[in-house]
Amino acid sequence: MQLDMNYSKQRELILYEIKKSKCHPTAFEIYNELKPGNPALSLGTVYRNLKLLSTENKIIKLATPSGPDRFDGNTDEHYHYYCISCSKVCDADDIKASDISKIFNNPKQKIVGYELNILCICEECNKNNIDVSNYK
Amino acid sequence: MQLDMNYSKQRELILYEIKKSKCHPTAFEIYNELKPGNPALSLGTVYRNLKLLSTENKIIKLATPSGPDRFDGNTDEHYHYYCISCSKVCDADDIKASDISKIFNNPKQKIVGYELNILCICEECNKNNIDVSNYK
DNA sequence: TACTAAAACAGTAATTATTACTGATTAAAA
DNA sequence: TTTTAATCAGTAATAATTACTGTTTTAGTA
Repeated sequence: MQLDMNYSKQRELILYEIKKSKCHPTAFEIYNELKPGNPALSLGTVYRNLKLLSTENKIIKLATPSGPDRFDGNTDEHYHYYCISCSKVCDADDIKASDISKIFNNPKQKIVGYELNILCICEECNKNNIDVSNYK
Repeated sequence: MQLDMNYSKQRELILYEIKKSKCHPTAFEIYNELKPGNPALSLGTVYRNLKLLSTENKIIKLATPSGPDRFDGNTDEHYHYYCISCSKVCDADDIKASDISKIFNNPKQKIVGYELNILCICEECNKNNIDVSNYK
């Protein structure tokens, strides 16, 4: 895997782990996933690299309604379903950036992208008949 | 102002402050605003009431790409401009919820709302010719 | 390949944001 | 009123993240 930035074993491992994952992991989840195979790995290294990798646009840091930051290895602009019951984050592959941008008419600001979280009750939580009267 | 929930002087003050504000303040900003006129007010009280008020849908907690949680006294569904340079949050009064919902075709999830942050360079930062090559 | 400088590392300390706890006060209900 | 429940201020604790330090690794160069 090309880094296009200074190389380190840890950086490569972390990037690979995020790219592989489909569940938008937190820093701590990435650390826990890699630690068994890399006992010397430190949590600070994970945080430092996540910050560097997202500054370099190799990964995306996601804003979610609650909980710690999450990271996404898919840097194509795309959006997310966020379950307000279990906090699970899923890709919204059915919406395109062009769908979003066409609803705008020349704002004064210079737009660089969109972050869209579609708040939902996921299929699983819906099956379990979660009471969400206090959420919405 | 009607609370529709247990009353306390502090709760009323905090709700009023958020409703009045247009800049989506953080807990600490609200605390600093109210403290001079209410020297006994405690930061924990601000946090506790913000949580209660948003659970009761009297205010909205905003997910922003970085920094502490922000709060919005406008509970009508609406969206936000987020300046990636100065982190300022502004209302996007030019987009309606119906504009967003019409781009979907029957997802499996039960949708309860949308959170849209329009990442931008705000007018002011744009004037100042901020270098954003590292953001996007 | 060896030498040097810069970058990154692990481990730990510090900081920031938020929540929980405790005994005193205030609001609501009987 | 009296009693009960909720809220408060103040403080302690926790969670998430960043900064610091001395050591190791990487990158550039001779």
